[in-house]
Amino acid sequence: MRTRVAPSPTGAPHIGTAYIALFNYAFAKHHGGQFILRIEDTDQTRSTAASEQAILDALRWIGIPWDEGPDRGGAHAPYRQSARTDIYLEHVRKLTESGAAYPCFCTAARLAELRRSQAGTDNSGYDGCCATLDPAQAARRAAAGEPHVVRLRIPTDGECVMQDRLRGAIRIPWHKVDHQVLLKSDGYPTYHLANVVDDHLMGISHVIRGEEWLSSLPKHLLLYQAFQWQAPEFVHLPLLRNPDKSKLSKRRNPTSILYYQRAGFLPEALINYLGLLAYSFPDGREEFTLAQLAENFDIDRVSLGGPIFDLQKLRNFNGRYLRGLPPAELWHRLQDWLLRDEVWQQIVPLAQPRLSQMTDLVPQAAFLFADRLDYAPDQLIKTAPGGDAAALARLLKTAQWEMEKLPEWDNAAVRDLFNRLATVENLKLKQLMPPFYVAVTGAPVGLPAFDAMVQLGRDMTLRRLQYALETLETGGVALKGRQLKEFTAAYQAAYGSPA
RNA sequence: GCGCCCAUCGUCUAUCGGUCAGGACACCAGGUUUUCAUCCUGGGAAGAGGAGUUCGACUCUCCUUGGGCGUGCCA
Repeated sequence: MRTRVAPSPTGAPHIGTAYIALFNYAFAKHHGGQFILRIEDTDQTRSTAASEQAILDALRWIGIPWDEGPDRGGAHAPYRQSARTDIYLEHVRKLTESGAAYPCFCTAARLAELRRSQAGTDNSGYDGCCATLDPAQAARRAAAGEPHVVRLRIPTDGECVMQDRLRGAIRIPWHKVDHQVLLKSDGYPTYHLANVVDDHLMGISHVIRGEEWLSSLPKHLLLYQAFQWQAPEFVHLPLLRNPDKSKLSKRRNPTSILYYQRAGFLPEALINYLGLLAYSFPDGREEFTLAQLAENFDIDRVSLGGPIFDLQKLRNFNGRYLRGLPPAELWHRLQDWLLRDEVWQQIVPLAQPRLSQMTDLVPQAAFLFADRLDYAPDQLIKTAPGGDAAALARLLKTAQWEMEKLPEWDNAAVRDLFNRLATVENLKLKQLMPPFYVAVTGAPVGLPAFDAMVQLGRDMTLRRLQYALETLETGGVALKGRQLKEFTAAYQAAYGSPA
């Protein structure tokens, strides 16, 4: 048995990645198999090396080990898709030669127009315009360098019958399946192609992934068939949800593993809690280790209802683990977290100019060791530039989006960000910063703002801005629904798309 | 709009045709504790609705409703 987790290195390491990894690991290890980590960086515009590193670090921190991966190699290396383009090209060639796939020369403009014309109708997806091109002629155009993609040819009628381990047989009419792009015009494969090729080549026996992939399964099955490969078994796990039941997103919840690390959660508590969502032991046991989960794991006991990620219960479990530690061990954990020399060596120089007694140090630095800060809505609102609380909410949102886009998180980057923000918003830095200062430190005065954010780290800073937005909501200032939608458009016009 | 998936306390879940529908988080009450927290005890709290199958349905089937995902040269 071989399973894998295949995260895309775009943005912060997602808690959902850990959740999927956990079940893949538990299943593989229960059966004495291997668990593989593969990086799916086929989106050249969004993938970053920093994000890949963060994913590896986060998975390592949470304690789910992989047998093969980009950092340690393995019999099926490389484990980074951007290093496997030759393999995909070769496979795409086979598909076009057999007619299972075809070149498509449609422009982005035509596709956009097509989508517009389909709005509100029963139809969606590519209209098959290039599917009927003469293969020889199309091949000549492609060879001549005409920009094109390669699409998967879908049967025109009948239905696809697929098997999901947890749901049984699922039927989807073929005419509802899109002629998926397999090879982009930049020469990189899409997820669908790379994923199938790699899963086969890497000997993956069970594909355990999020439910969001269920509707693409027909395409994947068709690819296995076109290559004449034995398809693996598929297991679609329920998606983690926000309290409002929508797919877990950073809009309403912290989704970065780095946030949980910084906020003082223990990896074993996080794993335990994640395992509790969608899985239950036959004996009703709720506290368990990764090894115990793997030992007892029975994939057929996975439940299908989309579980709401409940921070309250996570906190409760984290508390149990924390309180159960021998004091000496707890002290080690606290040191691993933030109570170590190198952290204080950064903080002390920042606090020094503001000291009159040594007792001033810890209170001034306390915000660095907290999660949610306690301040009243008014404390924040009174710092709003021009006294406009609604505008302040938009400012906080803008800052969040801009922070997410930052390639580096250091003093210069943060300073540049706020200077840019001040310029675009036509504010003096002095007017702009006070509310951010309250949001980040919970007080109107203290350590320098940019240093405070750098010390706090990006994920916790982002979280603090979120808390500020929530505080504004309790103060009657909400940025959501239609207003948020309109503001998002305005933001994009002024700053470009969010990350 | 269309396709697919899902449906037990507020939340996470147990139950695989016969249970007073169990546990955990949260909440409420009481107790232990110099405070607080911990801890202990107790309490309220659920099978979305409607048909069917069956001696008997939370459990099987169908419909309705609700929720989710998908509908990208993103994964």
